[in-house]
Amino acid sequence: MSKPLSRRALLRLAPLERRFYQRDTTEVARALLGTLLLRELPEGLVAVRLVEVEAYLGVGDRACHTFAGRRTPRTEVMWGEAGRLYVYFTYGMHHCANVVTRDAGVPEAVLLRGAVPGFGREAVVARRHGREGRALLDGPGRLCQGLGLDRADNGADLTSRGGVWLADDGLRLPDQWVRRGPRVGVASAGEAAAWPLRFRVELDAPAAGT
DNA sequence: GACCAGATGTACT
DNA sequence: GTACATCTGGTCT
Repeated sequence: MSKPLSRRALLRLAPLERRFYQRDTTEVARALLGTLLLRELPEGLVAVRLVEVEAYLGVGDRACHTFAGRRTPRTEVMWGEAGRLYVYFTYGMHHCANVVTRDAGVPEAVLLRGAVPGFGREAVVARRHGREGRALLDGPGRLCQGLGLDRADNGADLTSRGGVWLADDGLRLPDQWVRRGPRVGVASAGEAAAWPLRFRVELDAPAAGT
């Protein structure tokens, strides 16, 4: 990767601005690949680089929590302003984190599915009970566990350095490194199941895998 | 790689 | 009240 990350350098990075998130959701998903997700934990600062995301296109997307205009206490954050974190609990034991996009009233989001550690790796591994490799942060539930994200972080503003935010350290990923395909776990979503809204990049081995 | 159990919040009847 | 979920980890092949 680029030069080694330091706490000082990371804290100097400007958080991504709200404008970044107010664009087309698919565009935001692609742009999020390679950016840094920063998290202030009791153990210290953690930074991970996003390598897999999925776009969820709101009221017209059967796989999306807000399909057909569903607006409930859980999905309320998705209906609000862009640049906030939408965290929900699923399968009785896992959390999933999304980034809200578009304008208020347009409930779309990008699910954060996978990352690789960049700084504060020890804290992440400890929270993942010593797991390494693909099992460390590959999967939305794992990502949340590794970064200590839960419903307490629902609605967090990602555009300022609070407990969790996103920043760009200048890494640019060429399109040929990016794999695009159908989303995971949405088989029952009708035609929406086939939409190529999943973006993944292999930072270590660009040519491998899906 | 395929299969399956696990534990509970959320949405909907 | 009840069906099911934007999954993960463990087991077996």
